[in-house]
Amino acid sequence: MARRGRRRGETTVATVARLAGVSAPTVSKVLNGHPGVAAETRERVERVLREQDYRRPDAVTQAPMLEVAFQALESHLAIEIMRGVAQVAGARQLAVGFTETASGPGWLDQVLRRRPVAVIAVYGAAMRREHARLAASGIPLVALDPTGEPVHSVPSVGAANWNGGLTATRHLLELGHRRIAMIGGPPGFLAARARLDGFRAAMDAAGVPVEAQLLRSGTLSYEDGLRHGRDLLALSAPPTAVFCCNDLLALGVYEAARRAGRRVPEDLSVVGFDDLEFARWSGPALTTVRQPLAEMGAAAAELALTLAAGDTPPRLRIELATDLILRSSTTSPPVAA
Amino acid sequence: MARRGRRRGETTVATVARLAGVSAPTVSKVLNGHPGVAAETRERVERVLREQDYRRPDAVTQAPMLEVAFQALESHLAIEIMRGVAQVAGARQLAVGFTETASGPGWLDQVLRRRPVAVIAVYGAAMRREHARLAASGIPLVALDPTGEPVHSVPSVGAANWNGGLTATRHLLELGHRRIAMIGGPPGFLAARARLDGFRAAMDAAGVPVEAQLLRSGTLSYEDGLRHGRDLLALSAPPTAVFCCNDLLALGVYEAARRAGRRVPEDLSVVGFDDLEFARWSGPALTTVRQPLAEMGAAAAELALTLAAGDTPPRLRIELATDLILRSSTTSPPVAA
DNA sequence: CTGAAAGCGCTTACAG
DNA sequence: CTGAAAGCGCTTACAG
Repeated sequence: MARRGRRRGETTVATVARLAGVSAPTVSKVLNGHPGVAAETRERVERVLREQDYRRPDAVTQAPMLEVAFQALESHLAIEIMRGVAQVAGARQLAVGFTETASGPGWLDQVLRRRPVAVIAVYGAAMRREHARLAASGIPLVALDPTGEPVHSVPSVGAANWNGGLTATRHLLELGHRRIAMIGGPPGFLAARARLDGFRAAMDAAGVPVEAQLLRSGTLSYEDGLRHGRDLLALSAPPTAVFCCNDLLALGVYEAARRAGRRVPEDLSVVGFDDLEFARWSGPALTTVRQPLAEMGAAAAELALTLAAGDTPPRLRIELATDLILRSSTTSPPVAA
Repeated sequence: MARRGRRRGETTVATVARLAGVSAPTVSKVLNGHPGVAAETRERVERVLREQDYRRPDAVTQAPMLEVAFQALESHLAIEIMRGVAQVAGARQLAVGFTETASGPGWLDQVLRRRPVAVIAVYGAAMRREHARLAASGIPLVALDPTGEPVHSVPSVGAANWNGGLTATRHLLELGHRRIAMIGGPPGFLAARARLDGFRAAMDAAGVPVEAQLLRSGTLSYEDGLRHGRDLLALSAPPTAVFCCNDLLALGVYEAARRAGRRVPEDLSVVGFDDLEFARWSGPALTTVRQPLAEMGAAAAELALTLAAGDTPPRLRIELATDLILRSSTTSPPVAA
């Protein structure tokens, strides 16, 4: 009988080898991502493995899992993304595991040992090399990049950042603002760049010039929001509105306004980006561009599972819409301006 | 070579057989609980298995994991707790999996199939029955109960809620407040009850009577903070300070004060509980009782792993200290009061 | 790149 | 109750 609890009729390496017209060792190599198998042969074997729904004998007891890799858990976005992933995974009886990639270079070895059906990397956490190693093990990788850095050839999920920047800025323009500042993110983050470009596009379309001194950038933190907010309000001709690249920056600007004795929104309108939960609890409630993080997590999970099942998804890049959420931090500019 | 990734020096059935002075098939029977082995032989084999720390080959490939069960991921506490758990788990090369128990009664079956080394249940998520099933599978359970409901006989980690309530209230009394309101949590949550008792103890010790109309309770939500805050401020003799059972309630009180045209802290001092990240980003920055959630997660993980290793922990209930974090939402009461 | 041969760890069926 | 023998599923080392 079988070595372990292999059940009646389950596919073995020998069966797969016979059906694929190769030997058992070749199947073994494909299974373990070892080199020395012709691409064509590998494909044929992989197809049979899928068709026969081959499982390793030890995989029978191990519940299938989906792995989510975060760069660091400090992210305020993490919990909402996890919620979306957990929802899709739960519906399919799938466990969810997670890893911090910042914990060291060994994270991938651990993930590989766990043999997840797929890996979702948040924040461009997984780079080219990781992708290659996962691919070698037949584990699909999906990038979820709320802060950008899409890696080509890796399926990914993101948000409509450019549109969000455009919509937020149009909203301020429609309220009558002309002196609009933007606090952007680090230049390396493509998503931040897209939001900035959306801002510029709206300003250009309205024929409103962008003053260099009203354009700032830094890390996406409360502290930088406070710093830039203070500097902007200290200008001889301060802005009447600020569009911030994320909600944390916006809260920093709130504090800068408070310290400078300016009221939000009467003296200064503020728009954020993300719509984290605390945005609606801030005082005043923050008008912001909602990034549907839970939906993004769910979409990434769906995409990952489609790939894990060996199916070809309709598209390899999914971009979800952003929405402007109107709350109480924006109004028309003071008449004096 | 080895069938799978068995590493050099790892104990095999053959080694155990030799050391126990029996044959491999006998060891196999012991491992799988099959009949037909003399009690004495079985014991000898089991001792060697333990001494040699024998692992099945598939247990080697399956990375050991620690499971965290949340009632729901909506919790703002979740991410900080996870961070603490992940830190301890990461240091020991352990994977972390997580489940939402609110997703349905089947969550335990899934967890059992995954065979975690231990389960940490947050929020009293795991009840008596779950505990019994886990115990039957030899999987230790640790309860992490920031909102209370400790289940006796289940090892648990919590925070010094009573002390936190006492310290927060003393702080307000020392500032000169006498008309101090408290917005408590649901009566079922023992942690909320402990905070309320700490409040009462401080008031009693100071000889300050607690007015019934200044004592409120509800869900631990922004909305209830707003509602109770509005009602309190509408009293003919409103309080000069409010101690809130969590940070969300405090933010609701902020909004109520804003709407009533009262300033925090000049007209109304506010103290929260939890010290979630956004507490320091709120306007004004919130004075609150810090619950060390990451440390609680870490302590729960340590406790769980100690139990998983078969060791007896020094104590089965760990209570971590709370700290009053002074920020900008409290000051002396207005002179008129 | 491929597979026949050897071998590993474990289990089963069965003889004693 | 015990273990020699056979066998299973998989992997490795190596010859072609």
